[in-house]
Amino acid sequence: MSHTPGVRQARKQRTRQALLDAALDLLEGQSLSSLGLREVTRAVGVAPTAFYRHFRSVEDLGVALVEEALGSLHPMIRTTVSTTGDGEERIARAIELIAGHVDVYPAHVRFIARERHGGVRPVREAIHDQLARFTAEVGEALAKDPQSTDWSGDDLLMLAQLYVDQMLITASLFLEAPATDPAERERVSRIATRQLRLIGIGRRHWLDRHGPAGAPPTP
Amino acid sequence: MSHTPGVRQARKQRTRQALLDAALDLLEGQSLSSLGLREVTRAVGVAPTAFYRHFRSVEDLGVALVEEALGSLHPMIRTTVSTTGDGEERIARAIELIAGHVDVYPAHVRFIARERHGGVRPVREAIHDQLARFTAEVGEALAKDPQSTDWSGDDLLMLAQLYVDQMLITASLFLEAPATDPAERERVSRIATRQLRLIGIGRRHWLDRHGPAGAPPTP
DNA sequence: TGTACATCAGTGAACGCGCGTTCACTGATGTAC
DNA sequence: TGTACATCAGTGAACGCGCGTTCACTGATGTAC
Repeated sequence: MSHTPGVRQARKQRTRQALLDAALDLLEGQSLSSLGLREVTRAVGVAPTAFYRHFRSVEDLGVALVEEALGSLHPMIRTTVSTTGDGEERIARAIELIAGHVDVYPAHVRFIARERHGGVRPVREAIHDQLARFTAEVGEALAKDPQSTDWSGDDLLMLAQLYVDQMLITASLFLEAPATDPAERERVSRIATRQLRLIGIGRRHWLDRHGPAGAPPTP
Repeated sequence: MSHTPGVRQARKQRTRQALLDAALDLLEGQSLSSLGLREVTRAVGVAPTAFYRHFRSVEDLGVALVEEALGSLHPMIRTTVSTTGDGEERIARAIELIAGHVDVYPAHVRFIARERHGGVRPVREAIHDQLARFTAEVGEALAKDPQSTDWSGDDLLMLAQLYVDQMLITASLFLEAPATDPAERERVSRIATRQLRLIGIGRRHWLDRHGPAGAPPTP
């Protein structure tokens, strides 16, 4: 075992991950701006000073959590987008994906929803930047859809933003619906489904009376 | 002056309001869950113990702030709704109302956006309850619109929810756009306008191929 | 393979500080007569 | 109007506690030869 390289580095990674996990756990009941360094190290079982071997501050840990949380959201958004068009089955599949993601990563979803408008600027900005990237990606995906012929880039981006925000709203509604209450889950699903349906209808008729730039209709 | 009744009570009200104002101010840079009682009383210039004459805890003050903040949102929502239908001028007027409200009550808007998913449960619940009330009101207002003939109550509520969420999203985008950057303000306005336009189009065509219950289209 | 030295993740004591809460108090306002 | 007593918003001292950060340290892991 003495000549396995990276034993020390692997241990360090494990402690770092334990700190991130413990923090995410503790954040179920509070905001990042009130999370204490000692609280986190206590939960992990290391000395408070060990924290500084991994992060400069709790704020810094928060930024790392953004990468982790949105890293897990990333594949879901990709799948949801390649699925979300119109058509009932595509909408149903998108809602299922969101509900499933919330079940698997509830703490990540809660963290993003809470800190998106939270009290710690660098974290807010990291989330904002990542969401802007997602929105751009969704816009590109939408551009490939035959339905988007003649749509301007601006209009595609505003639609992408509508979809991304709608996805986050739906995710946080699922988060509030306890896993023990399938009726409430069903209610959230039904509302979200119809909202996506309405947006899809608006999308289908977007160019009916407008030019490609989305100019106002001539009444 | 000795027989003016309620001098004591008026003074008490003034201190209470000063505590609320100071708290709202301090919350620009942090979340409620990290706001300290001493911090608030220091900002007002009273002894820490004076706090207890008005609130049981900071959490309790937070709930009072929800009433105040959504009290100021209430008239705006009413006006926005009675304005929001379709038609370009109605959309433009709604966006102007939102932008104006953010200019007049930035701290209230920030507080609601931040604590809606924040770390203090009773505050989250108070916001949730108030927003549910607003949504119901918007639904009732929509029901009176001739465009809503044959719409089910469920569908009206889901549309109302879409409008309320959209309003909050737009408000928080205006909040992030500094008053010193009219170009950014304009960009936010343009996106929000087109999103409302798209939703309006979806609304207009909602019943085209559905029954009143919003059943899926028969392809 | 064995030895000598370097690295560095995690330790534990110590610090000064601001926190929330308690308590008995003060003195202006309110009330009863 | 004047007097005596009650109310109660705000005070200030005191408390025990957990916080973030510093520092010199330890001992397992890594590296050079």
